[in-house]
Amino acid sequence: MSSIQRATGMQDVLPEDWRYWEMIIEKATGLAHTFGFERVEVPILEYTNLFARGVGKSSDFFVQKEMYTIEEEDGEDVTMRPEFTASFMRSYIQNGMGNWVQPVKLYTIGPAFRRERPQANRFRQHSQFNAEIIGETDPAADVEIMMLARSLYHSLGYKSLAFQVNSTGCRDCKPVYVQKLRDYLAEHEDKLAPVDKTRLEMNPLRVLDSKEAGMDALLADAPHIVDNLCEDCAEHFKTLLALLDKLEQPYKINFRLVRGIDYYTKTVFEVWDTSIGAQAAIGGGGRYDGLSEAIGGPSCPGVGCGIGIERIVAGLKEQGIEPPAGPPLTAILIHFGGETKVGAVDLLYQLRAAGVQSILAFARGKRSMKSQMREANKREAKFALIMGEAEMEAGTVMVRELASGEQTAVGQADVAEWLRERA
RNA sequence: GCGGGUAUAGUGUAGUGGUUAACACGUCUGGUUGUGGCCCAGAAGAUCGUGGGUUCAAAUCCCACUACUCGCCCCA
Repeated sequence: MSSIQRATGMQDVLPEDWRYWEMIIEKATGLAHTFGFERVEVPILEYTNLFARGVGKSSDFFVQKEMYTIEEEDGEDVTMRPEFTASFMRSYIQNGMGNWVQPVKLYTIGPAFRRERPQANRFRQHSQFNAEIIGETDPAADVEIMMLARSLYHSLGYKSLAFQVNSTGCRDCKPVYVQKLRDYLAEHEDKLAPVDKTRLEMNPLRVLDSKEAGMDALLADAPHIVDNLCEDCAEHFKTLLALLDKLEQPYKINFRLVRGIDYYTKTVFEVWDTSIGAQAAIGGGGRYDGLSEAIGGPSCPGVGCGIGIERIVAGLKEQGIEPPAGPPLTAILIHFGGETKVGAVDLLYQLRAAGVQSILAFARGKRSMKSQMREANKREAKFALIMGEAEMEAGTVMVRELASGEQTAVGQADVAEWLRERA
């Protein structure tokens, strides 16, 4: 425990993997821009109250103590965000975004924290791309979010994608439906697994996504929420599907797709990777028209999605999708003998000042030229700049192109320009 | 919180009771005077996860703990 080791559920992203992150972030920010979303940063720490009200005290975050909460001595109580949406809404309200041109379309990329038991591609700190449209009820906004999510996966190289969609109703029709579902399940309580009996008590909607044996058959005959929506919600859902049809987006209505929290309303969706051997949700989102009021703000609709970066990285690796290779290191300076160090370091900073990517092969006292050349090779530098005593005297540098082995002497004052032309 | 698996140098592994724990890759250095990749030579690097126990003797058998990992739950 006291050993040098990362904390449970944490990850180091090393350069080899960062290439994937960089690619994902570039695609995500590019698409967000294309879609007209603007980047924001919201804090990692928020008052615990925000999540208590925004995510709900009955949620697993609270019930299972999955949040990282810091109780400070002065009585302040802050929590590391377990998700983003509540922060977005808080920011929207606090910064008076209700007075901006509506709707407000924002996105961010950053870490969130949940104190769970780590599993494959599930960490206590995970990063996600999060996009939200706040202040708009139009189902076309729901579609924008869905299309943004799908486009991201698509642009990264996911071939087979499909949506699963559902509506969870609103504060008017959801409770009515929940009661119907509860009644139905109560009738068949003898067929429910112990976990589902608990869910039936706590949150009947959760029974819908139960993976217990025999639930398929039992739930097939259960009341479905899409048949129990109020007029407004039904119209919203109908329009959403019509838009998806027009855009030729494959989707499947999944009546078991739910959000157990009251503030979530209407649209719920997940993006599925439908390629062989990968039947799984890779991202999702939904509408939360009740959230603002839940955290003490004015009535304000919103819809958003969250997309886990780590899972995309894992997915890309599984599919054998590689980030494009970065450009090779431009130059490595090799120096040996006499007073060459001073000249080499001087040249190094001249090159850098000129914007030429360059590193120094450290000589460590009496390290041989051969050893430094080996380093140049291992670092896959394009050019080795060789500075021995002869070059120092002549005011030149021997520039060797590693791939071809060709080399020429270049005046020290001209090296930067020479390299810029060829790098 | 509940189950299963694993734990030997930086990485991947070998080693199922008996001398200085092996191999590969990687790292570092050198291979005659200033030139990389291949090759050759050498070096560094492991209290065999931690702590107990059994035994004349433990990396090896037993127990506990811890960590990691895979599932459950929930999610990204």
